[in-house]
Amino acid sequence: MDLFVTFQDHVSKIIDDLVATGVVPKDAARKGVIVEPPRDAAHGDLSTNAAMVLSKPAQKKPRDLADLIVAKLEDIDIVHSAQVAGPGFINIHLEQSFWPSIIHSVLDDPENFGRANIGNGEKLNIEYVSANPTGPMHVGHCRGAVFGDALARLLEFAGFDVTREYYINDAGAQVDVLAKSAFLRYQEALGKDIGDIPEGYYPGEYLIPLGAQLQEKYGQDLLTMEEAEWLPLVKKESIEAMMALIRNDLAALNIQHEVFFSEKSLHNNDGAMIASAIESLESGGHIYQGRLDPPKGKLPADWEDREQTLFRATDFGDDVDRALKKSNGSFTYFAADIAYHKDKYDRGFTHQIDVLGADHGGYIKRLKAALKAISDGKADLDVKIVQLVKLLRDGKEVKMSKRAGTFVTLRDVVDEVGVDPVRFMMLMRKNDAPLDFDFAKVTDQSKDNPVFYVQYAHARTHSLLRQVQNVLPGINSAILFSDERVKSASLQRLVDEGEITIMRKLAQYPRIVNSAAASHEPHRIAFYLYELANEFHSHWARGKVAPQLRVIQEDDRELTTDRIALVAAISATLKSGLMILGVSAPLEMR
RNA sequence: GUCCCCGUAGCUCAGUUGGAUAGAGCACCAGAUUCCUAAUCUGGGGGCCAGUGGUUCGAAUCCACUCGGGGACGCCA
Repeated sequence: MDLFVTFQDHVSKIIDDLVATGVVPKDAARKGVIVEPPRDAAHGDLSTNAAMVLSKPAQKKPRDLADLIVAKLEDIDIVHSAQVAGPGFINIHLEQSFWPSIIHSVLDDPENFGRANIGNGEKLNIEYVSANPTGPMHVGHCRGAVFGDALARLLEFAGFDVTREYYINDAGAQVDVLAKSAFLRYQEALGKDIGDIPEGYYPGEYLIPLGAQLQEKYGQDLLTMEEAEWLPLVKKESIEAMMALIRNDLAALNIQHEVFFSEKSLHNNDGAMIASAIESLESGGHIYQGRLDPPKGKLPADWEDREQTLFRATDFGDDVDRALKKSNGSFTYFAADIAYHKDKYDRGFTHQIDVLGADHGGYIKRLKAALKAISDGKADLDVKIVQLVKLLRDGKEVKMSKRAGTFVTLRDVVDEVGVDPVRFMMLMRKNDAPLDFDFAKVTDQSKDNPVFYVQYAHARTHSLLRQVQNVLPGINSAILFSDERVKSASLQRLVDEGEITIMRKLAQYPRIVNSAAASHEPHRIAFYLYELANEFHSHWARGKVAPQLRVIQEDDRELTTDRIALVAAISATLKSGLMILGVSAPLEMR
């Protein structure tokens, strides 16, 4: 149940009435009419701009129109009063007795409170991480991984049928380098002195076990083969080994993909899948043979002007048409990507999301253009760019360099600070804003660290749920929601300002989930949780000074029951939000 | 030269898709606990929302241009 949606309906019906009585013209645009929490809580519980939006079509002064709406709003039983304010806002105060119903809607089904249905069960594919399979993940990959995973959880909660997908870039030159590097380690494992790893090869020690593995599997055999013969064998082995590393790293972050899609598979059978994708574009008239202007800026050394196969991306909002074949006749990366997105569409994904690194910003338009063309406008694609993470230690930036050996792996970070802080911190920023990740702050166990602040609030709710046994024997959080005493609590004694503030906050959760999901911005959940935790901690502290505000009142079982129901609702909501972020909700922190 | 992202308190950032007097944390200053976990809370100062114009009842938010920072610009993925 979303209070704001409920009132959106109320207002909408009132406008219908005004249309029926001829006050508002039938064709008046009502798109802009919204019901939202006022910026200042003192103004009321809800506010709507209906009168201001409709004043022009109705040819009435906003405040006069507002008076008509106010009268009708006051007929609604949970409305205590409504006033016109400022230029024509309508502020609505609800009956105080309404708020406890929020607690009931949480406790009736705690795991589903706030669950939205904007997805309507439709299939959605989210592709994220997609790090090259050439080594373990480093911190740079971390943010995209966490962001993508949280977004996937959020969209699931919002009613989409979500598939998490990883695109393995196993077709390019980089995996050849990987295989050659592994081959060196293989020779090393056979006792050969390989000296320094040559320039252009991957020097990482993580390839040493792979060399040993190759030695075990092939013995001396590979040495007798030509490169053309051993390369595919070693490549296959290497990619599998690297993907195993990467899956392990992801598992350390609590991330699991359902589908791992191989780029190489698109190139099988002479690129049959890519060719057929291009064919279908061709039959739509989106392909032609032509020339492109040379790129601006630095001219590539090997630039040649030639006629080539081009996709008419400009028809779909891109800046230039895009090449699909390299001069050597093979397909471009983009051509393969078209085939990949077409494949996703063919698998039924009309909603697609790609999470990409900051350096891929220039790629967005052509991807969107391609999917639009290939799906005939039936599928939508959102490309989320995650900005760089700046790693700080003691306030100083940690420069990363593969050669200097100051290369920080994802595993290093997770081992040092733990999964929860890593995930939460990555989600405390909007995805397209740069992020400072300070080891000292992230491991700090104080209110300065939002992770602990929110988790501690959750732990505190459970502390209360444990303590209350003295007053209400037999209660525990696991069966709380079926406890008759809690279920039948009248909740009419939750009248303290602090308590009502918290109930108001709880009432906003569905709305936050909705907007976060609709805008693909999981960080909104993180901010909401911080605010809810803050309200709870504040209220708690008031009990220090005013013991009558404490939740547990030894001599008043009824009041304690009401308050424990509120605490349970807070607890469930915190847990729900943390679950969306993939962060644990501890029962105790000592 | 073109395109994308960004510019909000001293610092790090939110800003409910166009709403009322622009918020939070850090830092700074002043306080609170004989404790339902102080891993907490209360109060205070601090702003040309980069700039200029436009759209309208109303702009940090939308549009145009300018300045400043970052990124991308066939055959790297």
